[in-house]
Amino acid sequence: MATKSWLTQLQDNGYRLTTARRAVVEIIAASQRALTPVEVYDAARDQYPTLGLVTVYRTLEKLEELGLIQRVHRPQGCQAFTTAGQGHQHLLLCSKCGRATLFDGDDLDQFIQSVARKTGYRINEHWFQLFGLCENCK
Amino acid sequence: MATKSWLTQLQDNGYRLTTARRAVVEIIAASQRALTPVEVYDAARDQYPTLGLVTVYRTLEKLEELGLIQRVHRPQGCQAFTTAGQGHQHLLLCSKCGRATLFDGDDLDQFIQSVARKTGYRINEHWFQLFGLCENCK
DNA sequence: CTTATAATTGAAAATGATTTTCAATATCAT
DNA sequence: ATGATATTGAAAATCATTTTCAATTATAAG
Repeated sequence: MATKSWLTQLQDNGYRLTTARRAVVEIIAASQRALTPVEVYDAARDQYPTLGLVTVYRTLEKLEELGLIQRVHRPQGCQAFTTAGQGHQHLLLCSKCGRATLFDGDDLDQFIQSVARKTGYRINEHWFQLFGLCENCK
Repeated sequence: MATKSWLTQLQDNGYRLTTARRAVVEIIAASQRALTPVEVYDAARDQYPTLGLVTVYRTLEKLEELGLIQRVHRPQGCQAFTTAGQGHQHLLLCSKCGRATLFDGDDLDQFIQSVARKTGYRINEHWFQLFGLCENCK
C-alpha cells in the first residue's frame, strides 16, 4: 500500500495528517486509473462525507509537489492524476478502461541524444506517453 | 508561407474564407512559438481589430481538425497551439524563448514495440515531447 | 452584377475548472 | 490540557471555454 508511505512523506515535509488528507490519499494511492479532482472528491466522500472539493485540489497539489503523483495528459483533457513514475518511468494508458501502467524509458536516452545533436538544443526534460489497449481490453 | 496552403485547405473542406479566419491563420502560421487562444487574439487584432475571441477558438478548432495545428502540452498549461508535425514528427520546445521545433520520431518504433511486448498492451498512439534550450538560448 | 441562402460573426450569457478569501476548526508540539 | 498555527469547507472570484442568438457576410446561382 502506497497510502502509508505517502502519508508519512506528507508528515515528514511538515504537513499535518488530517482526515481529509487521509481520505484523498487513500483513493488515489489505491486507484489503477488516473482520476480527476472531481472523481477523487466523489470517491473520497464515501469515507469522509464532509470533504470539500477545494481540499482535494490542495492535497493533489501537495502530492504532486512531493513527486508522489503526476498529471496525466490525454486527448479528452489534462486534469487527471495518477501515481508518479520513479526516475525514467513513463505512462502507458488504456484508452478503454483508463488503466495507467508505468514502463521504463532508459532506452530513450540515445534517441534523445541524437535529437539534441541534430537540432542543436540542450535537452533537459522529456515527456513521453503511450496510449493503447491493455491486456484485458484488447 | 503556410498561410496560403492553410486557407486553401479550409476552403477545400467547405469552410468559407473570411477576414477573421485570414487574420487568425496568418498569426499562427507565421509564429515560431506555440500560442494560446488569447495570444492569437491579441496578435490578430492588430490586423483585424473587430475580431472576437470566440472566432479564434472556432478557427483553432477547425485548424486542429484538419491536422494543420496541434495542441502543445506544457508544465504551465495545455492551451497553446503550434503548427502540427507531419506523420511521425514530434515537438521540441525551448523553455526560455518558447520556440517550437519539430523532429523526426521514426526511430521510436522499435522502442514502442518492446514496451508493447513487455506490458501486453496493444499500443495505438504515442505522445512525445522534449523540452530544453534552443541554440540561441542555451 | 444582383440576390438568396446558409455559414459565420461577435456580444453576452452559461458552463466548467481552478483559486482565493475568510472565519471556524483540528492537529500537534509543549 | 493548551495554545500556536495549519487546515478546513463554503462562498465568491477568476480564468478558460462553450453555447446561444440576432446581425452580418461569403459564395453559389441566376
